[in-house]
Amino acid sequence: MPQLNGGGGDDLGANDEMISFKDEGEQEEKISENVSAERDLDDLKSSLVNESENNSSSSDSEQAERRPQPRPDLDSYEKTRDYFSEAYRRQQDGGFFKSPHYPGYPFFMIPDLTNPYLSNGALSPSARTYLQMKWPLLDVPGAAGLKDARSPTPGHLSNKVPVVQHAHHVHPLTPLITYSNEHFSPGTPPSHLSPEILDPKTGIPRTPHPSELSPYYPLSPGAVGQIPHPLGWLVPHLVSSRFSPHMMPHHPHGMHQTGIPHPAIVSPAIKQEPNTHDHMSPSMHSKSPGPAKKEEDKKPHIKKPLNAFMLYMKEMRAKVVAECTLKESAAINQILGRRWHSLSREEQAKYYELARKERQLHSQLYPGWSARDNYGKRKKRKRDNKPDSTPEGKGSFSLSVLLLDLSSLFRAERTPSIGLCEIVLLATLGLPLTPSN
DNA sequence: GGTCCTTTGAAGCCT
DNA sequence: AGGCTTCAAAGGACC
Repeated sequence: MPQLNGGGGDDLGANDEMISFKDEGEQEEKISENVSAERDLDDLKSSLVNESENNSSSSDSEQAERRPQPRPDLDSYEKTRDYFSEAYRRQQDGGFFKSPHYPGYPFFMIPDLTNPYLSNGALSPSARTYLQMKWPLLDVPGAAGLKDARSPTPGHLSNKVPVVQHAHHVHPLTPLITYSNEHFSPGTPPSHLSPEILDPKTGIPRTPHPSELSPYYPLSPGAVGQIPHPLGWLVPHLVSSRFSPHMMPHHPHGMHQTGIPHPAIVSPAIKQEPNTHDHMSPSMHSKSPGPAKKEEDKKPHIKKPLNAFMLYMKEMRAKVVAECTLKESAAINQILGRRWHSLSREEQAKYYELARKERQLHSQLYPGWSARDNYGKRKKRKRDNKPDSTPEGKGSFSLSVLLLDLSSLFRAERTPSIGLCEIVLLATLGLPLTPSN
């Protein structure tokens, strides 16, 4: 794993984060050579942002309806994570990130995308350009030769380019530090999360030393017990942080010492007899192969902590699903993947920070756990077969995702009432897709 | 019922 | 050290 700091703290993804940002920035610079086009870009962005904000707020309320209210007996890691994310999101909505970027469309050189169809129902040239650039495998008539204008780069490839950090910008995670004021009594931000803790080399927040961490988690006495703190199941543990986590007794089968089953533990073995010794590290188990295997089978499955993108997906999936009628996760994930890349540095930083905390908590709860513990738990997946790159297969799948994108785009611009179903229906019938529809 | 699909990131494994 | 693989979430599709 890449370590920026060399010693002590884990930077936890900051490196990749920087690299990704650089790549995005460079590409946008190339796009923005033309000043007037830049102006158009800004106009389009701002309009999209406004609409996006509106959509976000509405879908937020919808989400709030769907989302079960946090309860004191919160007993699942999933809920904990959701709540954690929600606290961050609310903090964001309430303050620092006043202008969330429109989350999805890096290709802004489309002056008339608000109506990509001509009067006869055919795609306008710029819309064709857009489609061809975004979906090279799609057969978009009239778009030949335009592909190289800017082709989307897979994220894992874009991460190879180094980046220069802004050294003097406000700590991007500042609004996240105190979670939500709705839930926590206001106070001085913990020192370990203040800007001074930025990595001097990279300007990226570094992982605080455990000794720096402890003041952060204990809540105000009044807050604890009243609200389901996202880390509520952890608080007693951390309050007694003068003791090493290693010294704390282990609680079998995901049952945290608070009596709350820990969410990261998912196992059918949970109903089996308690495993009184350390359930994390295989190296600590019996040396005899037979019983060791049995022991391993009994071990509760401790899941990996979620990374930044996974946290982002968890939070945004509902929104995307609400925007589009499709529920197919593969398609949704494609959209979320592109939106992830179009997020601003600050917005991504939120999730990197969330993920960093997740890993911190996870490592504190399961000091002996290693990702290798979960290796081989799933059936091996075949990675070699990629014959799906045929124009038909890939194109048809991409088309559905494209439609989702267009659906969002139309909503954001001129046709808030039109949805994916309508677009699909119109496309199927060969009818022109106009705001009047 | 199990696996695949699809995404990104973290971490382990292998050369 | 660098590249490759696995797993994390999600839910429909498929066998």
